[in-house]
Amino acid sequence: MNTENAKSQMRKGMLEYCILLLLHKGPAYASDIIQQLKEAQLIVVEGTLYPLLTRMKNDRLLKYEWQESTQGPPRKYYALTLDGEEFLRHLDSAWNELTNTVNILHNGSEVVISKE
Amino acid sequence: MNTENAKSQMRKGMLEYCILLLLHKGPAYASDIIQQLKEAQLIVVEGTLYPLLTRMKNDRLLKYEWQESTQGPPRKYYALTLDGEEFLRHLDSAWNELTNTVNILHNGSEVVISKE
DNA sequence: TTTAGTACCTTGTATCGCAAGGTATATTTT
DNA sequence: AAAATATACCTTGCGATACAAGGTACTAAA
Repeated sequence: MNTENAKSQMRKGMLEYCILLLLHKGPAYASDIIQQLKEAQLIVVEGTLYPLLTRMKNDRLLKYEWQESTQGPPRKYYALTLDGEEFLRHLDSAWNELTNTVNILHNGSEVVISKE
Repeated sequence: MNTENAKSQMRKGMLEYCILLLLHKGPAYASDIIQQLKEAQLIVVEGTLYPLLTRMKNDRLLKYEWQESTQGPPRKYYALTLDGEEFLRHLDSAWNELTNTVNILHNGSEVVISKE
């Protein structure tokens, strides 16, 4: 049994949430997104990201604008739509439910999350 | 865009983790598992669970014993193997990484999780 | 004998992550 | 100017999984 596959499966659906979280802070283009996710310790490759962005755009969660670059081809800057913002709130709930589920299964005791 | 599908996708891979967490506390059979997951606010149906249990058994993460029931057909009680316990620890790490990623994307800071 | 309840299992579909490709534009090097 | 490099976008095919919608087998009650 393969740990990498398990981690990959865990990512399913999470990636959509993470991208919404990220774009909630401001527009970004694909390489931006990959870089920022990497900094948040989530490795994503192009073959995963591009179809996902296209799907989210078709579902009206995202919109984009072309922007010129000083070095290289133009970039597609993605941003959340109003639908995207609303959907993000739904996924926030879903995520909270999921963490709560894991905490209950883990030990049934409360877990305190504190920022540093 | 469909919230239910998104939640379903979020569950992918998580279910395996949740079942390992649950069986870590003691053996259970399928209906048991569904019931306990429901109490932890995770809805799972038979068509999802049975193939998953079979797969985890084939991967040597789980073993089972038949046990007579006083009312109805015999039950398959599943329990973790040593491999399953080890794999659970890997998934604990993966889960912690994932929660950390979401927290970073949420507010830009790492978090400390402390049990009470 | 029939019905209801419990438990186990299978098939087909939709979706997603990913590896491994490919295309197009701009800049630098030769 | 031509070739090479870098950057950015995109597609195809595959493997894995959740789920709906079926089905089978055993037991007990009506």
